[in-house]
Amino acid sequence: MNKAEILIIDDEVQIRKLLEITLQSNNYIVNQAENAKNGLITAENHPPDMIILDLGLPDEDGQSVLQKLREWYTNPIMILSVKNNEADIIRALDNGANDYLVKPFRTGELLARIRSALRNSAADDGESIITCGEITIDLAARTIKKNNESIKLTATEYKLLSLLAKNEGKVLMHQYILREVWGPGYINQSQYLRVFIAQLRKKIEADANRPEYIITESGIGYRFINNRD
Amino acid sequence: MNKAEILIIDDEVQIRKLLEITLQSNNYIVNQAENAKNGLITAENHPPDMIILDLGLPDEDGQSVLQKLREWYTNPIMILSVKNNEADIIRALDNGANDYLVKPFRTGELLARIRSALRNSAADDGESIITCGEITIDLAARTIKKNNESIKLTATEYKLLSLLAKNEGKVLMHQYILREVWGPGYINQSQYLRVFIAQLRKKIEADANRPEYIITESGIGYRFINNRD
DNA sequence: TCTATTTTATAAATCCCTTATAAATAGCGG
DNA sequence: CCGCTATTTATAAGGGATTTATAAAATAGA
Repeated sequence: MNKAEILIIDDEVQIRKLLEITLQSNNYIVNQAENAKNGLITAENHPPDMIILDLGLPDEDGQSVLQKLREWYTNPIMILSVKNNEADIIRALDNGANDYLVKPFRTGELLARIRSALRNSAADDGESIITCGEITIDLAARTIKKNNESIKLTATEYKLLSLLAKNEGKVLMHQYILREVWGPGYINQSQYLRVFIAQLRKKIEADANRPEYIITESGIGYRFINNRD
Repeated sequence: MNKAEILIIDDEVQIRKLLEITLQSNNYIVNQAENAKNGLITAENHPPDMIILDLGLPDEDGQSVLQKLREWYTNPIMILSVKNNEADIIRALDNGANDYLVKPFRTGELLARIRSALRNSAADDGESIITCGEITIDLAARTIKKNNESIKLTATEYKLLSLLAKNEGKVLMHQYILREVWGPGYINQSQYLRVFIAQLRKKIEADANRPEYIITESGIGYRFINNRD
């Protein structure tokens, strides 16, 4: 993930300042709110990747803010609080907090706990989908669709198509493709490549004689193009 | 999730006993290991839903155990340690720990942090009820129904099916499935997987020869699909 | 003891490579 | 520019190796 955004909801200005400096110098984008009302509004208007919430807000009980956030907000919420009694900690965690840190806190530990929380929630965001005209390649799911109909490709066909699609518009030389798909020992087996290109075209092209996606660059290699947009 | 399994890796027998009683009375299934070696073996042979790891083990550094676990283990790991210095805490969190609690700990807080950690790892998996065509999987109740008729699955069959269903649409590689269901020592036992896939198909597919749910991706793995909507 | 898992054995399916041949393209001399 | 040849590309089809499916027996575990 690139530059995670963190929202700080805390009424103490010096804490906000400290957090802002610490987090910004660690490459996070920081937003701030000084009370519950603004915190909830800011979170809704521009949902951050993580929220750091103080329990002792002036206008509303922090536990209640936490509950309201958790009605819709699924990213990590870390509680920062001066309260160190077990009941509050348990209540906050059971209200959906991911972590609870007692003030005063150690900056390094806070940062490590933030990294841990973000690391955990980052897993799902790894979508990488390539779309070219009617063709959609979902690299995470390892599936190919044409007009929302899934197309079944063999392992080698998939490797080849995803390599071409990842380099959309670029001419890839025979030797390069052979090395990437079959391995460095196969750079002279151009016939493999022709056979598999033909198979791919049969599966994804409307008319294999007039290919719209996989273009032959005679003597050089192949090129995957998107002529729809 | 009902009856989550937690593995405790700690050399102090009184801590293990205390945790065992506390966790069992809170409806968790508890496994124990008294050193790093046995902990790693137990985790591999029977991957738990969560691991509680003491950093001060007699036979190996806890941070090293943590790193080894994180090479394959994706569920929560909570560190329990007498060490309260920031460097150890940061190192553990950056090595992949989800939480770090200093001994002596408050039992209620520990339980709340366990609930929080398990809640999070369950949230990644999405809904607790998965519906695909005629098949309904209730992850909380650990039951499978087909057209409202409940289907009896063994523990391994259930693990395998729920793993596939949680990743509906995604191709899961043999090695990944084997690691998640059987443990990392089994990544080459593809035959186990074939046997259990066949058993599952016999139970949930109308015609095992033309599977509608569990699709074979030859040379790669398997994929669970929902072709009804 | 009984059930679930692992192992073994074998049939079936699938995929990759190979070969053969046709088609397209490039090169070149006139 | 044309026509010829050489090179490159396209595509079908089959053999053989690998991968997968399935039953059934052996083992382990509760």
